[in-house]
Amino acid sequence: MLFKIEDALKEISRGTAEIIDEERIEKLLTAYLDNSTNFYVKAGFDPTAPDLHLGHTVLIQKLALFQKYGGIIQFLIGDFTGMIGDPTGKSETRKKLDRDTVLANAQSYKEQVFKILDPSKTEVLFNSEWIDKLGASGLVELTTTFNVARMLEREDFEKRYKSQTPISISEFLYPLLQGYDSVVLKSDIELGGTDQKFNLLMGRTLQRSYQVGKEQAVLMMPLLEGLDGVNKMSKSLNNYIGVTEAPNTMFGKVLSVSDDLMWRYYELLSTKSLEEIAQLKSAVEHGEMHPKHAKEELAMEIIARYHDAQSATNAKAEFDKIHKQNELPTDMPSFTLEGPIWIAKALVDAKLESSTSQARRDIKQGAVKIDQVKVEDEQLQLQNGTYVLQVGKRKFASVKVS
RNA sequence: GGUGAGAUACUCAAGUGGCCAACGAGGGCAGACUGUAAAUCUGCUGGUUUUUACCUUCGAAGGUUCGAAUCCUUCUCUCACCA
Repeated sequence: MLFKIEDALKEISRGTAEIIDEERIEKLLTAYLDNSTNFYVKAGFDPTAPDLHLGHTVLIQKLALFQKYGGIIQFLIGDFTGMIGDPTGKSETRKKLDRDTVLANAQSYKEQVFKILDPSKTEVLFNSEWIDKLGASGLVELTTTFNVARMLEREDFEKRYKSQTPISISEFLYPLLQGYDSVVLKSDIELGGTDQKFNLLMGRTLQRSYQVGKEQAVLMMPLLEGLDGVNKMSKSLNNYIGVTEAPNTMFGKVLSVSDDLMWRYYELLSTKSLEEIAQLKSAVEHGEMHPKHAKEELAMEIIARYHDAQSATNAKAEFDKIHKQNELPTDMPSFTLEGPIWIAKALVDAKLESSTSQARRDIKQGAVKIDQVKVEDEQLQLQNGTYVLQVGKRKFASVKVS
């Protein structure tokens, strides 16, 4: 395929936080353009969390871009390093997952990731494969390539060291092993979040120490903020949009993002060009376009990517129906309960509330509706029949009492 | 190994014998206003239809007491200083 190196580089650098050794990337692109020589792009993933969300896709979309320009993706599942736990997060030693779980997770990864990546240009790898073989002597050898002072240069370690927070020796192994992966895989480029900088650079260092004959370029993507706009998107903070979520859910979640954050999402998630986005932003700022419309457009784009265009249209229609026209959603979870039943109990059984105490509180506050009518009596008994229960603006359930 | 300090609800953090389901802040949920945006205001934020009550919870297990998050004993973990 033909392309301009300059354009390709520009596209690659979009949204990146930092690129180290851009020249090398340029060389790789040139080699592909001239001789169709492929190169390897590595990215590591946690074996425990196969539920990808948009935060992950920022990186994966960038990987997909490399595929366009000759990159073969080394999709590395860190089933060994996963048991150490990256010190960036809360350092808890995790259990090594058994083989079946790892394989199942890998399968789940594939299903999700191949919505973006081209499977024919992707290798799915597990680092336990070579790290298990390393053995004690190999491990010791690996540790001799680095010293503690340099290890403490890592921001996270430095902070903890200075503040006297304990650092486990095993945590030092994490960056080393991640770097060693690059040695084994002979990666040309490694992608990761900005929080991975130290680990990513370790790949370069170790490739030098082990005389791999190349030093990987490093491309860092910023961490996408979650729905709250403050913390990074993560499942544990429940501020994420999962790629497998239903279109309606996705639409709602994107719409609930703040206006400021929307532009961030545009930059990192949309396939629109930066010029188009700038135009959109200007239109919103000058009052020519309602910010909500810009947000809807973004939501549609995202849904179309993980589902399809029709689902996106439907999701928007459904959303309007509920929120603009104040009608009930077409699909909602339904339950059959034995009646007569106390309203608070019914809400709990329909999974709308976590406890009857919570249900009572919400009833008191006027947050609960039956068939769109506010419930005033918290002692209300539901007689036989079919009802639509609602808590707040977003939680619905259809209940049949019999 | 020695000495000292600490462990409270999602998080931070008060409380040092009864007025404690436990101040306050953040977060979260809900209501008003909106565009399910932001900002703002308000309420709620352990459980249970005995709901001006009852049950469980203040690192764990015992004990003292009419009564303990608060006192005592042992244990676990964390931190600081010393070696």
